[in-house]
Amino acid sequence: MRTRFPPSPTGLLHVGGLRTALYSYLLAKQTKGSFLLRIEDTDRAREVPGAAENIVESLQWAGIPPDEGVMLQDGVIAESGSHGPYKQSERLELYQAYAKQLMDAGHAYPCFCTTERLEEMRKNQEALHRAPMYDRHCLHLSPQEVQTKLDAGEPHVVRMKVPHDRLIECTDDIRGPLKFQSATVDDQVLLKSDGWPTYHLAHVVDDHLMQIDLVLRGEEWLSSLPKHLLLFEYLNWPAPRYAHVPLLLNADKTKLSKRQGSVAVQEYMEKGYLPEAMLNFLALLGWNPGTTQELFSLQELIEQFSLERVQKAGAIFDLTKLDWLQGQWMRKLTADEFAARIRPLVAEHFPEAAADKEFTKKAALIQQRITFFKEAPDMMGYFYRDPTVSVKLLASAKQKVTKEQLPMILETLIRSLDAIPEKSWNEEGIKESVQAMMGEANLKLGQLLWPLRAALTGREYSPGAFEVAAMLGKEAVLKRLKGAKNIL
RNA sequence: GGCCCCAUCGUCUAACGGUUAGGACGCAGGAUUUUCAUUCCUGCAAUCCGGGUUCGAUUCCCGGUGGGGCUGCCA
Repeated sequence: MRTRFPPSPTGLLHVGGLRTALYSYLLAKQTKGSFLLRIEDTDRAREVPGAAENIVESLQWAGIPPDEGVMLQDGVIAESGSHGPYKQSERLELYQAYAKQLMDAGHAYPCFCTTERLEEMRKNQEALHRAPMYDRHCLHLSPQEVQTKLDAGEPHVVRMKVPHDRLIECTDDIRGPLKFQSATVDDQVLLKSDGWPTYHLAHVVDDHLMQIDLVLRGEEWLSSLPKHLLLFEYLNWPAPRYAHVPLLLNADKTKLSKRQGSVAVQEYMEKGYLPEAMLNFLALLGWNPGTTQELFSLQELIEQFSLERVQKAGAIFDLTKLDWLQGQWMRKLTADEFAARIRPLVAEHFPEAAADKEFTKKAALIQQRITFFKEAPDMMGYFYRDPTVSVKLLASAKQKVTKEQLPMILETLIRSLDAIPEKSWNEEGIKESVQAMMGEANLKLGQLLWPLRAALTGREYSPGAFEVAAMLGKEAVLKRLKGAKNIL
């Protein structure tokens, strides 16, 4: 199956767009077909420089690059495929030729109405509580009048002629059977006065010529569907299958907008979300597998996705589950992968991390505590620098460690740990030593471990005292304990 | 206003007419634990309303209500 994602380059790729692209990608892949990226740059006024690049890069980041169309080649944006060009601005002659064909067949007509007249007309229609629709003023022009205006070079658009007595039917792959009375469909502009096509014409021409089997797009296009169906009919082309996915919503259930949070894929990229988490999250917003599985790799999505299980109702874009998925995917990384990802970041702050043979082991200690890679340097600082500790941190009401007990506790720790032979300096050996201390000094485990861990890490939260102490080595541990004792 | 779409816990959702309406996130409590996190357990929490069809409606039909989308020479 050939599917496509056709964004217009008017801004950064939107998360809703990414979800639509993902669904299209999954369908293409599960049928061993192709996923195309076409750039719909027919609105020159709204085009944003760099937007096409951002779209391509965002898809690349997400791990769902196109097989055909506009794509990145050696890091540069390019086009590839045998159905091109893939930017609509490079296909203008095509649209103009088909517009002419439609006019010749009587399915479209030139319209010379000015914007002012159209505005006036709509105002009147609204005042009469009628649906604003083109009144066909120019359809009733005589051939001579039309020719005269054309010869005079009068600016005009091309409108499609919609019959008023048709029932247009279609079965949407998500929504099921749909019906529209053609009388309520406007004579849509197909070609603007500058000769560029509108979405409607371009969609029909391109998706036919590019041999697209399934048009997957947002629900906002549902009301334009009859226009597209009619165009396919006029052009004598088989219509593709259609599937209109429900919208992503703000918390107040309006169409997702950037007023209420981040909607650009790039923002999530920059915040440090894993593409795996983002894809997993987006897939589950509107689709469910019919099982209780929650974690899906891209491969699993390809295997299990189906339009039948896509929701009809819009879904509120609520990030709380994304954060949970982020944690899940962080923890699914192998220790080596995880270490490799954070090592450069940590090395920026602590250059010795770059060549640290123990780095992977240290990284493993924070993996189940981290949410974003960028937190790593902060979480690992005490492995490379002596921490600053305070009496306030060393004492703990919860662990029943008072300020007054601190000198005795630290003294005990120093004396006992110092007695551990170098070859027994590991988690187990340290644990045994601390347990022995409990009995001798009549202290609870927490009363020893809290000050130990605090002195070693300088932090309220961290991996466990045994792990950290073993990792740091005897010398560093004793040095830090003595340092802590000195500030009392 | 017109046309179209939609409606289950706070959120994402499951339940081919028969279930104590299930799961996940979040929240609350608990277990494990030296802290935090992880993991595990428990709890709170929903079928928009009204008719109809049926022995029986979350489910099918109709109406209402509510929400949304479109209504551009934007996409």
